[in-house]
Amino acid sequence: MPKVTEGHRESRRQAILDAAQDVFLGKGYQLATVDDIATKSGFSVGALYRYFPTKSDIMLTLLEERLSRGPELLRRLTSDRETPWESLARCVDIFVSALRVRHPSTGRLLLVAWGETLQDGTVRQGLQRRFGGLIEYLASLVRQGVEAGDFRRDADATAVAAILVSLADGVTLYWSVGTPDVYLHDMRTVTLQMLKAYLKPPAAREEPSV
Amino acid sequence: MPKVTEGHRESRRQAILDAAQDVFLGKGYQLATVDDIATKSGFSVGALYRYFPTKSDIMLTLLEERLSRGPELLRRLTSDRETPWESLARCVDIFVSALRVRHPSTGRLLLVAWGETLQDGTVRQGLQRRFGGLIEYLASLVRQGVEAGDFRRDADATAVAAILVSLADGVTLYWSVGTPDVYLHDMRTVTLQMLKAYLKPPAAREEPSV
Amino acid sequence: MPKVTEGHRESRRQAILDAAQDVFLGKGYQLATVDDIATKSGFSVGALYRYFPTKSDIMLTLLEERLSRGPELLRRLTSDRETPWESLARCVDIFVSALRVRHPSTGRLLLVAWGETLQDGTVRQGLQRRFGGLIEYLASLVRQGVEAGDFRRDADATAVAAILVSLADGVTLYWSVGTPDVYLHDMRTVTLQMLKAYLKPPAAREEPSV
Amino acid sequence: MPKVTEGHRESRRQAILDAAQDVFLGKGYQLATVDDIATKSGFSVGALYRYFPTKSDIMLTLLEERLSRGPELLRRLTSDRETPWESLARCVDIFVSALRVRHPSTGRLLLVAWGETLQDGTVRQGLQRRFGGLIEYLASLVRQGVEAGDFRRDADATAVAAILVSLADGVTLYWSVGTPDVYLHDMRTVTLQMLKAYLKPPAAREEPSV
DNA sequence: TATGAATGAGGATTCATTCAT
DNA sequence: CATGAATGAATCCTCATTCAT
Repeated sequence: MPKVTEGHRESRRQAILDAAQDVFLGKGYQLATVDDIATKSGFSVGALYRYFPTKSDIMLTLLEERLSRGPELLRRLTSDRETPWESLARCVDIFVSALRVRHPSTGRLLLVAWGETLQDGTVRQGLQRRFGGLIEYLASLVRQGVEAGDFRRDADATAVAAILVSLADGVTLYWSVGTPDVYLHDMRTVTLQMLKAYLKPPAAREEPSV
Repeated sequence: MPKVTEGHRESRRQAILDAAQDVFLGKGYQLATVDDIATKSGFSVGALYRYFPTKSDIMLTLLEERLSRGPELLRRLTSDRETPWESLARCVDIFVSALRVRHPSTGRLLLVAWGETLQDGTVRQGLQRRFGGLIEYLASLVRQGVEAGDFRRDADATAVAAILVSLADGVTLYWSVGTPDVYLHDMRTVTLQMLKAYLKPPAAREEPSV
Repeated sequence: MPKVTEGHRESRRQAILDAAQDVFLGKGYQLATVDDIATKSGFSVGALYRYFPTKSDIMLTLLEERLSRGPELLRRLTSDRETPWESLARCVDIFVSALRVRHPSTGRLLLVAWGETLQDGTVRQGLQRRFGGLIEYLASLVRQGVEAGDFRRDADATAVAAILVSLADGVTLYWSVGTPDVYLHDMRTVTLQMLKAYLKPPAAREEPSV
Repeated sequence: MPKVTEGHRESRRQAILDAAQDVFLGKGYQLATVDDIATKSGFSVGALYRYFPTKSDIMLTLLEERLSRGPELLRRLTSDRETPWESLARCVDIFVSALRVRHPSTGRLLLVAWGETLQDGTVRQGLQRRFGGLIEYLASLVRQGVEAGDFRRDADATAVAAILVSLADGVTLYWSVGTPDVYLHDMRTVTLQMLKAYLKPPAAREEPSV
């Protein structure tokens, strides 16, 4: 029988992760010190080490728990009874609002993580998993639209999905160095226009690809 | 009256930058040590400091000289006597082939730089300048197309440009953790299709203006 | 709620200062390395930095705590119910015995500090404060003697004080490169004779005023 | 037959010494770099090493040639046909004006040298020689006065000389951290008064020493 | 179990000295 | 002879991790 309930332990673990996220976002992974995280979280350094074996594990956990969930999240937020097109459009909106309003820091965490990507195989795998998951889901939406006869028949589902995900992360980068909100809104509009123009061409006219 | 020719000095400077780029790509900025760069370049640590006052300056120079030039490069490679559409398509191709063939490491350097963005204002400015330059150029191409009656009249030049640049950087990210070449090629194709579908909608293509 | 008592911490701080004093005296400030001090004190380098933020601060603290207190010390050791002349004579004796017996190294520390004077404004201020304090106290003794009609009426209190302090420091210098004890004793005797001859000239001693 | 005349070589050597003195005074010995001296003197680093084998030798030479000469200098400036008292007073004046006007920097050089004293035996010896020489000369003046029946018969020549030299160097210290000129002048006056009061007591009255 | 003091390897930078040109 | 680029040992300081209390 543990002295503290498991729930209590978990909530302290999350408090550490919250503090760590703040600190990593503020100074980057390498420049953030364990002391910073301890101070921010209100724990002692020693205590931190009872929850995570190394500094690196804190970052890894953050990635695993807070970034890799993107795919499920999208899935949960969209797969109601919308048309594929509505779902796609919703994904774009979810992304934009997440960046702007809801979790602006999560987007930046991605960047910080990226710095580590080049060094750490585990981080890299976490990111690849996230990419794969997102793409797979978006591609499935496109395929649904094609099958429903709603999208052009020769639409390249995977490529479209990859473009959307890349665009999303590219925007995150761009945004992190200072894109104004106005751009963000216009980019959303034009992205949807381009997507629609490609997936749902005006008439029967099938353009030969470039 | 310098003992060594200016050209010689410059070539050694470039050798240091080359070594630094390699090392930064391999370990990231923070983890790369000045000793690493010295060893890789074949110079002594002391010699390095005759060319760059601090480690940070090496990175900054790399950014300035090897990333910030993107805008000029595109301009030089495209603005012949092509139509705006051809130029835009060319930009996409230049980017893809640069990523794949010509300077695979330069793309990744961008990522490493980004890690520093969050800490270092100077780096951030360098990146903003690069973003601004690229967007401005691409937007000007779109505007030319609009003026020439070749693109839809209500095309949002800036948003399109921002999307292309973000997409490019997102792809770079994506690619750096392992996008296969096949994806890259398909993404290029679909990107151009989407772009065309948006800029040159079937209807607009028949009657250029009123 | 500190883990260790404040007293314990202070004693370790003093141990570091002791070690530092030894090392500074042995090699001078610039040549003394932080490692030297660590080794001498039995602490690790890292531990040192928990007590003093920089090497320079160790020296500054030494100055502040072990040199700047000269004025108070003199004041405490003399101002009983002696005549001003007795107090002055006592100061000279205190100085001589301090140099010879009690804190021979403190005197030399002064010299090392001086070397830094030329570079470091903070050290300079510490020394000026010490000078000022000593002179002020000695001058007050002289003024008391004048007011009591014990010393010549036109005695220049400040100049006398400055001379005594300068002499003391000059002797410290001299002594640090090897004045034998015998000189020291003779200098004390003659200094007092000169002082008396000046302050209490034969004529003045007969009719205190008018 | 050397390419350059010996005189030319010597003048360049002196130029280096001048530059070195400036630099040492400005930053202290340890903080002064060979590059600083090279730059200041207009020579290349390599050239410097053709005149002095090490940085330390430059300082040593400075001491030997510019500080050790004090004794001869005093001798030359005073030993005319003055009375011993006039000569002593002249020494005091020479010192004061040297400090204030003529070679203010030489005095400070002494201080810088002292920092090294603690490390370097050669420097220490140079300083001891200087002390010895000055004391010997001043003591001889006192003895002449005694023999001439001009000074009190029991005057302690060596102690008086040591006091004067110590005072002089102490004043140099004091002055180097910021004694105003006014003090300097008053100290000179009082020093002479004390000296006279001791050496030439008003009447036959022989005071018993303290 | 929690604390935070201590450890010490590691990193950026400097600078006296050498030596190829 | 002169130059000044190159060398690399040495220095100050940081911080992830451990462990006595």
